[in-house]
Amino acid sequence: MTTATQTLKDEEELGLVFSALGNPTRRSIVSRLSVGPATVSTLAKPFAMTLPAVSKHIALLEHAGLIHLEKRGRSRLCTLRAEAIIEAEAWLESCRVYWTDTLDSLAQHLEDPDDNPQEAGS
Amino acid sequence: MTTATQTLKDEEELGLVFSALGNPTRRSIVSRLSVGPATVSTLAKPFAMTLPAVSKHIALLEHAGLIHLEKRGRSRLCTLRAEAIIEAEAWLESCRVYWTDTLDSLAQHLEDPDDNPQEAGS
DNA sequence: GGTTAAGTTAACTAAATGGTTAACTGTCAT
DNA sequence: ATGACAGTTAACCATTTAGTTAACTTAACC
Repeated sequence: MTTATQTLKDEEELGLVFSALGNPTRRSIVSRLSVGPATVSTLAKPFAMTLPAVSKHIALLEHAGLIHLEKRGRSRLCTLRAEAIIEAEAWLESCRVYWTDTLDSLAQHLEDPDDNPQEAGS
Repeated sequence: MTTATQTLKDEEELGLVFSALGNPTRRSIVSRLSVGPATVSTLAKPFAMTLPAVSKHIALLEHAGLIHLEKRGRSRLCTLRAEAIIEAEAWLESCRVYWTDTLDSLAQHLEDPDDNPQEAGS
């Protein structure tokens, strides 16, 4: 029954995941990592910014749970964490569920007269 | 053949969509709208913040293409735009494609010796 | 032990975000 | 026409974000 706590934590992480993906540099890094693991400096190469900047992006991605960092000698190997992506997808999917039978559910969700688009329509 | 331009525009909108969903208030609004359309003030009710604050969140959601605003007398009806959500889902899905056959593709993507996690492993 | 390579941390800056209050624009009702 | 209702705009403020440069740690190399 740790579901409630778990849900709160997930909700918070979900925000971190979405914010992380809001940045083009980070999205690009995630795309790159979806092909396979890479080190920090390899990930940094394509970008016209300093290493500390990329390093911070990577730290943020890790904090969001989107990637995993593993020490490998003097370099760090970054790996994409499928779970985070799947969670984000699941949330988006949960928004889809409803509007598939929107025509039916609309009729049941008309508690608030202000929000009834059909009231003035028909 | 407007694909290239379209892709750039989509990439930009994708960032707006993900950033928008990074905020818990906005995520909550989107969740609510997935059940059915609602007016601005109805959407604002659950939140412990002023109307202008919610109004700005809604404007941002519209700018991101996540919702559509329709004037209805003196109120505005907000409707979720499926396309935006589907685009975001599609991007996440595109990250998944690769790691399903990661074991195979890894062997083919080992251009960079620094990034080869198996090199030191075996 | 000294140097180089990989990366992080610290201190700083400019711009964006998320909120506030106050004033404004329309629309509906009387 | 007046007034209340729905919502936006403007001006402001505190915090966060995304980047910089400079200094530091740690591991590899000779």
